[in-house]
Amino acid sequence: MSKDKPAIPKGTRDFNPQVVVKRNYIFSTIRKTFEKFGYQPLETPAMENLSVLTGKYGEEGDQLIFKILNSGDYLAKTAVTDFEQGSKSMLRKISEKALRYDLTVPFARFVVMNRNEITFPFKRYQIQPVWRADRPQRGRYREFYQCDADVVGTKSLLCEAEIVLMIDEVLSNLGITDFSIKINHRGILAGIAEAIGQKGREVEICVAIDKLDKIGQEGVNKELSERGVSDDSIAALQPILNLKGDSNTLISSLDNILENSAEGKRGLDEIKEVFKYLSSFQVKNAALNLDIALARGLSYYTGCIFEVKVNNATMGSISGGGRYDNLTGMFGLPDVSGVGFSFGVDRIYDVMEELNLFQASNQTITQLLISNFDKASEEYSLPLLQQFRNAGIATELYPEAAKLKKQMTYADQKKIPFVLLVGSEEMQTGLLQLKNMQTGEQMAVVAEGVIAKLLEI
RNA sequence: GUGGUUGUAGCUCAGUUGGUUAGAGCACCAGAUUGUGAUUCUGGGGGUCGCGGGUUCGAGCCCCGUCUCCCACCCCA
Repeated sequence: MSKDKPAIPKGTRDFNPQVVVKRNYIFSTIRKTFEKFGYQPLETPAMENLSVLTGKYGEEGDQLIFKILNSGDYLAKTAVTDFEQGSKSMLRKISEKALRYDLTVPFARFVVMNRNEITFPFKRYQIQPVWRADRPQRGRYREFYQCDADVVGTKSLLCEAEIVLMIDEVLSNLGITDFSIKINHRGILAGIAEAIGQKGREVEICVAIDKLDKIGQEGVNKELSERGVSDDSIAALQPILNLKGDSNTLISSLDNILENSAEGKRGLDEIKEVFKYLSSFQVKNAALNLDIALARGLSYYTGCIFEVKVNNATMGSISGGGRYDNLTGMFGLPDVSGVGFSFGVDRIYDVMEELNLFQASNQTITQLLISNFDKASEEYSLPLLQQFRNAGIATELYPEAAKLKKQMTYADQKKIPFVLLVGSEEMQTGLLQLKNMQTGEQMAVVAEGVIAKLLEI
């Protein structure tokens, strides 16, 4: 990379105005739904103490945390022995802070720190960037936004049902109609492990069967075998992985398979209750499917888990979440159950771009451009400019007397839907030429007529 | 973190076994049209070929390194 050519770090992006406008449309759609369901906004610092983050995402996760080098002489506290003992020992001496890896752990930290001020159940949403030192790919960035909504301090499964409703509402409002919400339960996974004689080893089994749709049943079996699962257990798993049908069919099949597992029965009962809650609501587009191959990576989930996939787009999951019973326990506050989920805005953006779902009307900032012919028309237009703005119409006056062609091009590129032509003739009669940039039609109206016309859109 | 791939104009890409001054489309600017964008026609500007080193009489092309992008794995939004 040449010294005089600037660049941005790997996996980060600039967002130009056209992109920000579209992203803000997504953000505001999500925010509107979160607030409609009673969630309150929260923001936490970009950086956390490293000790808050380490150990929360597993060993793999720890490596993906961006650490911040201590300020000043960061080698001051180190000794040669630290260097000899390797990165791990050295890290503690040279880094005390890190960029947040997700929004859930900082939220848990916030809840613990503010437990006396918070009224439970506490429902919060949080829309902020997070950072991961992952290797970038399509839909994977090192800096990206998460939009989390979590509720802590209640075990009610109404919260799970409402998560489904919120996902349904947000994606439907964005114009995404063909998507599936996969739901599963850690208890069901534990029960399956128990049913095939591998009680307590559900983590290994989950990691393998989570890949079912990717590597197929053969691949899963191979991986299980490599992880030391016995042939008998693998054989016992086959009919379970082969279960087909809608959620109700699956549930009744699982009723038999899990009848001897307390954990499994708990999971199944909870899933049933979520479905029961949902039967009282109208779901617009979401296809909610029980998927016993859904495991999800984050180890802190203990109850229901969710994942959302857009069916006609080439993108991984755009949303996910689940229930965690003991997240605050890591910070010394046990027995606070929580459930939450997150939208991946960057991925939703890519999906909407792929499916061509952004409407021009959502990209309009300025609604009206007043042309500028000469000094006289500029002066004549100044009171109009204020009048239109006072009426709530986003208006700008072209700041100099450029060629009309240039001003029209300007309006075209900024997707400004109306241009007002104020020349000598218009100034004499007071009848202004209002041009609709989409249709090309032009009409002569007085200033009040312009306002009326623009407000009726 | 492991393996692979890509990089030529603002964007998408051509560029022959290594051989004069590196091309196209789109975009941009100007004019045809000094009061009309998105369509048409004409003209114009813009690249030390990602960066650094090497081989060669000669490198966009070959070799090494490096950065970036993308893909698979790991994992994940």
